[in-house]
Amino acid sequence: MSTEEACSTFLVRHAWLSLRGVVAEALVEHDLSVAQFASLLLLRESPGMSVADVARKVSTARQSANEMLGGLERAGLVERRQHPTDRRSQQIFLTPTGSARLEAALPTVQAVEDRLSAGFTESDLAVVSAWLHRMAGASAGINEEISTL
Amino acid sequence: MSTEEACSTFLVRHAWLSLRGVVAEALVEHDLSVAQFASLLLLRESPGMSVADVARKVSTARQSANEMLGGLERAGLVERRQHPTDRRSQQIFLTPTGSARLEAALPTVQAVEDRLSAGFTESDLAVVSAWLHRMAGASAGINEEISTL
DNA sequence: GCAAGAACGTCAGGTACCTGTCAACTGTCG
DNA sequence: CGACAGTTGACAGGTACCTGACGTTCTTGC
Repeated sequence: MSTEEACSTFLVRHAWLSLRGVVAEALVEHDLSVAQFASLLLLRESPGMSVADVARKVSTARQSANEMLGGLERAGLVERRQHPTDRRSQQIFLTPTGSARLEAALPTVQAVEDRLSAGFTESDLAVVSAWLHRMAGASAGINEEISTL
Repeated sequence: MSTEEACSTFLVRHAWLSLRGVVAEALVEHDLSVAQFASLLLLRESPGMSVADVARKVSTARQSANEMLGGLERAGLVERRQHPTDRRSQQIFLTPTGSARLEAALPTVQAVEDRLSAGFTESDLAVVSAWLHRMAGASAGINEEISTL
């Protein structure tokens, strides 16, 4: 409609802000921030990641990830162990408490997302996912484009 | 694929971060930040908006908008005038310089977006837009849901 | 006409995030 | 083996953004 919405970039931004708000609201009762929830989700799938691994996965700075993991550690949801061979890095694991917290929060978040996507068909959602993946890979594509110049 | 990407929220976040980076890179040659570009775009469509109007439109705090507009004003791209009747608010207008800057930057940004969306059909993009609009309206839908509780 | 409420721009303070940097450590290549 | 580039976690410093509050001005209901 409007000129600003013609730029899909800002539409994506509004969608992100809105989703973030909704998810954050759904997570307050579980005492988790959105970033923390994402990290727990990540650690469930790939236990033993390093701080740097987490930072790369969630697209944030190493330091930000470190601080956020510090919060999770202080809350007893996560624990850091020394890497068995690599003495500079540390492995991060979910504690039973953290795992339970995640399992409790996950359905809440997914319920919110499912409710929001209600009315869209499977193929619609597949198209959306493909487009979002394309956009998410855009910054990686920059390097490729630079090399072609 | 991965568990984290199963949550569309984080996929949207990555898309936004990536798009933001690409657009920011396209805007450096025009000496504009992404937020400034969005504001110029907004002001071209609706001249005479107040600071609070801009803040609402770009989903940011009044103060943030004020600071950013201050930058645009210092750069001579925008000018503030006293509102003719409402003495507490001020109207913001594009200067000729600002208008020219926007016209120069706009094709660059749209070229980037078009290139990224290449390969998607019109109907695909319509679905994506509809989904994003739905998500963007999610936070507005919260109130509605609260009222149903 | 006037009191109550809301909205405007602005100031102060805090939070979250990033960049830049460092020492320690790993892997690689001559 | 030993120099060297790359990586990891941590430290300081800076930036951008937000919340909360204020004085002023508009608007609404009585």
